[in-house]
Amino acid sequence: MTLRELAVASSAKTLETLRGDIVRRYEELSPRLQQVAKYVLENPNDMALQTLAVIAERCEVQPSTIVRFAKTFGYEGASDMQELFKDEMLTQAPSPSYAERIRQFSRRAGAAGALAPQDVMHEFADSNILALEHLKSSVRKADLERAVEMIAGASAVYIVGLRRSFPVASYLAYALRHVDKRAYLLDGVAGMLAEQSTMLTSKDLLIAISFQPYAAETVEIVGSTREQKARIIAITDSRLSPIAAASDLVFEIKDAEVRQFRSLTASLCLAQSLVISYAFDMEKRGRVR
Amino acid sequence: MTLRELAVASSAKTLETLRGDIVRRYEELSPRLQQVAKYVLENPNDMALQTLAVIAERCEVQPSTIVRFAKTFGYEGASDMQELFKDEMLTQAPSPSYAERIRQFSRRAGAAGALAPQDVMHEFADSNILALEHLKSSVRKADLERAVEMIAGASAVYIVGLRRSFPVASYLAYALRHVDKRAYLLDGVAGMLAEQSTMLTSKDLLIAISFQPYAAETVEIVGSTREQKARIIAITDSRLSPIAAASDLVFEIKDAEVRQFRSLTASLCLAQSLVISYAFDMEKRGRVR
DNA sequence: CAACTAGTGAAATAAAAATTCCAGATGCTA
DNA sequence: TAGCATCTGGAATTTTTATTTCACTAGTTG
Repeated sequence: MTLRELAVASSAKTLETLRGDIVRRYEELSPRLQQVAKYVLENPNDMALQTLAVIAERCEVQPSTIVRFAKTFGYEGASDMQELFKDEMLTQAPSPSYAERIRQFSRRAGAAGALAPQDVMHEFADSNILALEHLKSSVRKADLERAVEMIAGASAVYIVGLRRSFPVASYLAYALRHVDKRAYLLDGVAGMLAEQSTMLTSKDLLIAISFQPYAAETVEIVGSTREQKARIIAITDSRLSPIAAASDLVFEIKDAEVRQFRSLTASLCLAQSLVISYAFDMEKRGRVR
Repeated sequence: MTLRELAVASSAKTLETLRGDIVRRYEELSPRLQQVAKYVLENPNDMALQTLAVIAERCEVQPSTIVRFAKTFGYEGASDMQELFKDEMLTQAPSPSYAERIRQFSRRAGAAGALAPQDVMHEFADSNILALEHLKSSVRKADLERAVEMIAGASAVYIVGLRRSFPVASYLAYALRHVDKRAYLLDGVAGMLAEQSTMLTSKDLLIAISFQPYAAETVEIVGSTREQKARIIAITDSRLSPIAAASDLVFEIKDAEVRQFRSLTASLCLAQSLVISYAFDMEKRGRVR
């Protein structure tokens, strides 16, 4: 079947349908056309604003290929297809000024009324950004370095985080394994949490993650780990948290909170940073050795 | 004094300064040129996207007048001035090149040799912030609303996300349960992933989360779910991802990436927003009833 | 392995767009 | 009101941009 034959009778009339068409037919496109497809999906703005020659260059393709692509999807030519992208830009361009956006923001912050999903998302994104800014300024350099040392010095890392903290814990376990650190997630599958935690020895490290309301099991594990003389890093929301007292190192993380719902962004960012820093550290030592 | 003489030696280099120039010199412009000035100030988008002929017609002026206008403000020609408007659009439009920026950001910071943990953390925080900004501008209102509807309409929500995506999946399951939505996490404990997924019926919703390299199991589950006629929401990194094609709704999320390590911030923020929006929606319906 | 087919790059051509030019209109000054 | 300077519309020209064509490559089928 030739590409020409593939051409659909009528071209998509909105960007959304075009996107759908492209995705649906992606597999059957020729390699060059796939290149274009990818670029089109990821850089709609360029399609609207640039000339064919420029787009072609960025796709690493000939201009004629772009024309072929357009025809494949039922357009007269590339210009015809570009119209669509221009329209899209015009209709959704943030032409209304910043002032308007600010007003929307304050309105949403104030009234507790019904919020559109988009408003909710913006609110979340904004407060997560705040939380990250706070993280940057509140975590101490020395603490980070010490944490990396502790990870490097441990023969294995055990991680516990239940309920709300579970995503952070699972991320940590996953990431540590990826940088070749032995990491075990105490996940309590089959109610074996206590049993899982008895495996810790004095050469191991426990990373415990817990936020209000602190899960009793996590607190318990921190306690018993203490007795086994293993080292403990706590990621929690207060120095007064029940897991803080028994820990060797405490990261106090203030995560974003929007109407009761706390976020995990800052905690995850910290987790990520620890893992990567550890990886760098290993790399450095490896080279030195 | 002729218009030619009025021309300033050097053209404005940003839209903002050009705007200033236009306003300042408005009075001394000839009537036709004032017409153009007015239009330019009020329809910057057209300046970026339309041809001279179109703009001229909308100003009720000859194309040559637009050229004169551009020259009056020190540009080579109208095309030269249009560049400025296009640039403006690219930088402040919800540009998918944010994805590119996020990647570049990390590359830049990565160039310097061994980084201290704190530097790593700052780098992560900053690129997560970028990713969140991108999220805000790239996710479409209508998609969010549709997602909420789909969640509300489902008799149960199944969630699959393995490996790197697992934290997001587990968070979603946790959060949905907290707002009293029946949610099941397909976690593959005891190798029962396929068995777990056979439980889906046509009244259910599957939320699948997968990023490159796409976990084969997730792709498989999406496929079999499709056959069972359940609805599917995909959270993934490209419209061309193997789970996108079979999905009813696709969220394309560009998360931060620092040296191979991708973050989950944006995905989590989206997950959060969906859950809370759903909760609000329920609340609203409840009140109406 | 010859004959065909689809896909591709590059050059040729066509189309469209931008720019320049000029003749006439307008309004001002002497 | 004659003379001058500026402005303006529209046609002519130039430049840029899009499209078509064609020859070559690679892969497939009989």
